Amino acid sequence: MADGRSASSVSGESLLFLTDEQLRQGIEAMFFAYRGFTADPDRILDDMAYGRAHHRAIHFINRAPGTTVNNLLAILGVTKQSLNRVLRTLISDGLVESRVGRNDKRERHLHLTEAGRALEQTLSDAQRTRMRAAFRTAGPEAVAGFRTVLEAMMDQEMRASYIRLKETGA
Amino acid sequence: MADGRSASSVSGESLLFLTDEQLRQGIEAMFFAYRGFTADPDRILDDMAYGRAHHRAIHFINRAPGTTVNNLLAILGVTKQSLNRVLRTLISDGLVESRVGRNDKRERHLHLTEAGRALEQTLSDAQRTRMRAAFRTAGPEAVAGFRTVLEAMMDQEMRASYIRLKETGA
DNA sequence: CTTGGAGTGTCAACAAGGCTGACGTATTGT
DNA sequence: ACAATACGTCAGCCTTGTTGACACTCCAAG
Repeated sequence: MADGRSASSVSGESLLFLTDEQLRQGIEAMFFAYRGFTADPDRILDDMAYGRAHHRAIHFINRAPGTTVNNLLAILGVTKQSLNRVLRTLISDGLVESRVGRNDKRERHLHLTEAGRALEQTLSDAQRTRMRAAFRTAGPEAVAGFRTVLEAMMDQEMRASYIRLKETGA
Repeated sequence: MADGRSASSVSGESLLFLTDEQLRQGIEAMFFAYRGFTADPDRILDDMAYGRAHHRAIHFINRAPGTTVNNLLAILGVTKQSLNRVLRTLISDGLVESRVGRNDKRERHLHLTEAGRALEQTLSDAQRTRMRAAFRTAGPEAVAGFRTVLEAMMDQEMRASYIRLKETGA
């Protein structure tokens, strides 16, 4: 906390963006924006028997097909019991397929079915539409800043997961 | 869906930051970052009998002292029953004070007590520490972009609340 | 071959914190 | 006088998180 002190007085650049008031505005921005961020898929899910937890599972299974339950657990940061409840309904509803591992048959590899991919598409379309509008309004430089700050805000392991996914997808 | 493609060919400025892959990374960044965002206060609250809902109430009561229940309801976006449950414990634990309105005696104006302010300080210190570290790492331009994107991502009414608070605090 | 441990699934019980609906009580404004 | 507003509360439901306990399958080491 006291380490940035020396650097701050060095140059002429003001560190006014680090005042408590600025930080509080950042906090409130996160709070309000996250509500918007989840609002659209939530609306869709309410019409079904699903919730946000189902969305998250579907998203990351789609993103990393064949992932194991344990891996998904780590990414989502919940207990296996909690995930299992969600997974069970998704599997029995035919949206997710659980395949026994070839090398290690204890593992279950998760894949979306055709129906699962369809739902994923619907949900992420809704979410991307909002994100796209926000990105377009803000412009490329703002988006770069947005990503930089968010990345710096993550926990260590979360950042690792995030980067792993990022590199996989690119 | 396919519109991010077609728009990309329009002008000389590349719209590569609007590809589905970029949007998806933005979505995942929000997901992981929000976890970090709430992690520190959550840890503190776990040791008490409180949860994230209490934190939110305390935050906004501190931010807008004397606010009415209805107003708080609108900001938090929950039902009065849900808020009341939280408020009841905070009041009976002596962290929040509910004063009958002078002009309109139906209204209750909410204030933090000394103990309430102390807890608020503890919680927001934890949250601001992380936010400050992230801001400092990212730099002022990134922070500006961060805020711009988040603001564009909010719902209409949320943005109104956000801006109202912003102007009040400044 | 036996056995320990890892990965997984499942049951039970519980809590936080959302929600709806209904009702009661002041208080205020028409 | 009456309707509307602001608030509190009871009751009940849902999702999604938690712990704890236990069983099963399979792999690998002894």
